[in-house]
Amino acid sequence: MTVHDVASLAGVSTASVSRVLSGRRNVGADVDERVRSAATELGYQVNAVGRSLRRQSTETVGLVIADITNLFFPSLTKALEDAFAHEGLGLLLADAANDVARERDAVARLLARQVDALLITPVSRLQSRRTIDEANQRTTVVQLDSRASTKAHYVGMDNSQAVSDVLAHLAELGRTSPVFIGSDPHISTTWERQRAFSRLAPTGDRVLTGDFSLDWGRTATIEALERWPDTDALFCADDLIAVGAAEQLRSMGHRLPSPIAVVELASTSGNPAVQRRLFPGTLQVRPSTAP
Amino acid sequence: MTVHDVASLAGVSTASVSRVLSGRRNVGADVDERVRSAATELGYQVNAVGRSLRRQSTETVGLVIADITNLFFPSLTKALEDAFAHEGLGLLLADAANDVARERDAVARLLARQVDALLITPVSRLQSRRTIDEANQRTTVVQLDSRASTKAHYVGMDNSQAVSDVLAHLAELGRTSPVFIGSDPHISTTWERQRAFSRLAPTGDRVLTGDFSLDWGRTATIEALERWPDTDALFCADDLIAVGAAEQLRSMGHRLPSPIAVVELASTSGNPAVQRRLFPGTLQVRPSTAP
DNA sequence: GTGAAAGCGCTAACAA
DNA sequence: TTGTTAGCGCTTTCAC
Repeated sequence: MTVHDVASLAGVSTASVSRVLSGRRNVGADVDERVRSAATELGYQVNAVGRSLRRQSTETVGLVIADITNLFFPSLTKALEDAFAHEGLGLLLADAANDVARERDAVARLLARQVDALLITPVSRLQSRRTIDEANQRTTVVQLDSRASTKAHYVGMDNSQAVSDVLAHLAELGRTSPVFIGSDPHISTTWERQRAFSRLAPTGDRVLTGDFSLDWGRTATIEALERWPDTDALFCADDLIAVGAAEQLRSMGHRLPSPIAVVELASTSGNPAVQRRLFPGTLQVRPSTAP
Repeated sequence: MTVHDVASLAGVSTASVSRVLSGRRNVGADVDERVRSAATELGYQVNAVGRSLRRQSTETVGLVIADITNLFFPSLTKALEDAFAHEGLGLLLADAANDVARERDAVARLLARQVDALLITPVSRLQSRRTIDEANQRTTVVQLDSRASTKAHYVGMDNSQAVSDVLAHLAELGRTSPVFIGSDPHISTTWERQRAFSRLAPTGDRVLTGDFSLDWGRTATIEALERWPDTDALFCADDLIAVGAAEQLRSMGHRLPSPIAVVELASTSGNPAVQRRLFPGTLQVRPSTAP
């Protein structure tokens, strides 16, 4: 089923079919009508591959997620898919499984498919840079949430400002002995937050670094309270850590947010169901963000 | 950067370039070598759009998810993405937002992109059928998790058998007064489980039906215990319901799985981190499954 | 406003 | 084994 079929049924040229069906102008009302009814009758739908080849544009965006199982993923994907579907853009998905080599592969595969743009949540602050810079030569690349290259675009929060805002908020509440529980410092987001914390917090040396996991959030909480008994707030680097910390505190009999507050910076307000699970009783702050 | 560039640099025809780069056989060692080095030198990568048009195959699979924010989604997507990446297949993602009309749109968009196969978790047991049957005329369609059409393929569990297994397990444990907490009966999975429960359970009339949400899991739990005080097990239709039920019981001071067990049927064993969050202390059964 | 024809990048028949 | 050539389905000059 091609433009030719529609053209012959409608008694016009393939050019006219294309003009009508791709919404280009300069088409007579008569031809327009004939083409449309022929297309409907045949159940014709344009072949996006042929169109892409000719137009040199696939109307498709590639998305490389550092780790699909990260809780951050569904809300991000949903927001993107919504926006893209609205624009008629396709979304080609790839997972880097937190591995730089797989990330490189995934990017290559998406580029081979001629995506019009590439969105990526970089796996590693340092090691993802080359992959991103190279991809950026071939198409538009946008880094999401965390940043590995200064050349490609970046959409995420101003971590330094956000940390400052949260610390100010804590101070207003009289909480002046926070501990920072970091996750994987390879991720720029965590790293930047940690640096800002060290620079700005009254207790800037109280920093624990581990990995991006719920368990580490729990372990770190125990360690924090042992090492610094006067702790009155846990500043968590991200979602999973905060969940772990909150759970640990609850299982120790604390009634959040007292006497120890749990704060974190979340890049998305995202999925309400997940959020509700994550933060029952947790202190929530909405910091200022940068474009 | 096309086959022509590589061909002229290597001093061979474009056909030879194609033969080498697409791994077809019957190529002399000399030509093979020259083409490969030329390709490397130019950083050439095949254009998948041209290839797709010629081969009439995109090496791409479409995935239509009923609702991305469903907790079921990440583990499913990860499993699929893993398998597809391994085979060099692309994954084109679309979200139906639990809406039949959007599902129809999403399917149409993916078909226009000439996906080689379409995977779908149908939104509605009844209303998704036409969409799926029509798509099935154009490409291979596989229904995942729940089934709306008998014509297209289906991968999921044998719900009836699974319910039977779980009830038998409960009986062995001396629990003979279960209540079924269903979610949206539009979804075939829920519906089939509910029917099996009604048929097989000693207390088959104890069924509550609501929607696919954590809140409903909580509400239903309260209602179940009020209406049937001798309840000794909550048979939840799916993940979210079970989470809600477990949370509600815990907040009522119960120490799961006693005195009231919470059971559910989960189609994926999936993401360990999510699973751990979902089922702390919950009774787990691994029922037999069908292909 | 409409049609004829070229060509996007690639691969597969066919010829040599 | 290698090259020549046609053509996948579409859009877009270019001519009328």
